[in-house]
Amino acid sequence: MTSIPQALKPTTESSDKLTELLWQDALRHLGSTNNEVLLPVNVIDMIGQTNVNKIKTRLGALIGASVVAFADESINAVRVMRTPAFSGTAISVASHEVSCESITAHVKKHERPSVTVKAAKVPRPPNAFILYRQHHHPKLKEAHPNLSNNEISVILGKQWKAESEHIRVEFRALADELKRKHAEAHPDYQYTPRKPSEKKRRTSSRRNSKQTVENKSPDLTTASTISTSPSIDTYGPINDTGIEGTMNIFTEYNMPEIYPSELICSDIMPSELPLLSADHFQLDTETLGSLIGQVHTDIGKGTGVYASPSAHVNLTDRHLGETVNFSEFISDLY
DNA sequence: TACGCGCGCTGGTCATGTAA
DNA sequence: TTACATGACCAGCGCGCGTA
Repeated sequence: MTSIPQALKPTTESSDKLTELLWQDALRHLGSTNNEVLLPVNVIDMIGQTNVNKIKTRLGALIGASVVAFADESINAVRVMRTPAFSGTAISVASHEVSCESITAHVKKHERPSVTVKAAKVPRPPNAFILYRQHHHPKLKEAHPNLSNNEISVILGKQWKAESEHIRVEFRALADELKRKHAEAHPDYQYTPRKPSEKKRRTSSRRNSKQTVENKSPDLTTASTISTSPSIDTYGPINDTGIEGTMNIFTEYNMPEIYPSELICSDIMPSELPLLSADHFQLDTETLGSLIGQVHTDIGKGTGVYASPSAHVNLTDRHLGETVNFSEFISDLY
């Protein structure tokens, strides 16, 4: 097991704060994620093994069951969830130690090549909106596979503006934290954007495109179109009454030098009670439907499904937890 | 008047993700 | 490579002010 370079390790205090943010966010979404917590692998690297254990322990205490963590490559995150019960022929329980090795192996399989000729470019730390987008993109994509990435950006941009101050503050805090850790990890880093003359201008200016959109459509942030619910972090299962819950792909941030393969396994620590209770956010179906329809209208790409503001949102009733392929998981273990 | 400095504004890049 | 969102941060510019 390799260890993380000391210089990249955050302070205990900051790691704890970040862990609390992660945990509190996870708690808000537990109801819609089948009691599953998703931890982006690079975030895990930042909070450290002890704090991963804390989250495991808290989740275990909360749901009253043993908890397992494993890497899910498809979402580049570690999933912390109730240890699944297997029936039938083969394996009844996955040994924790075995799973540790397999997780490590699993992640290592997908590590970058160890030989790098060029020094990796240090990316900029993400801002609050980038984190917010990163957090919501998978859910929106899952709920609406037909949405293009640009449309998702438009939707999430409007949603961000309409988002409650509480949520925005949370993401800003996390962005600040990541910025601070970025500065610690790369003390000599300096943002050096290329001059416009060094790079071809990115076609039309943002202002132009912005203006075009604003001229074409009413502001979706107005009270008439946006729910005033605490959060519209809601693209999960949907029913007749509305959309509930969310996946919890929280704040992945790529720090090039950090690989988390050894951090996701350990014995469960003594119980710690969760700090907060889970709550739920609701967004009614029509609101999201009109939001999406409005965006389609805005950018002139209306479809039969979404073009009308009153169009029905056709979402499949899927929970994230149900997408886990346990056969692959188990075959990885052995 | 000429020069240097600091401040604020503006405009541009780039951070995320992914289809086209 | 581009599009699309927001926000952080940089360079460049103009302006006002102080000093020689």
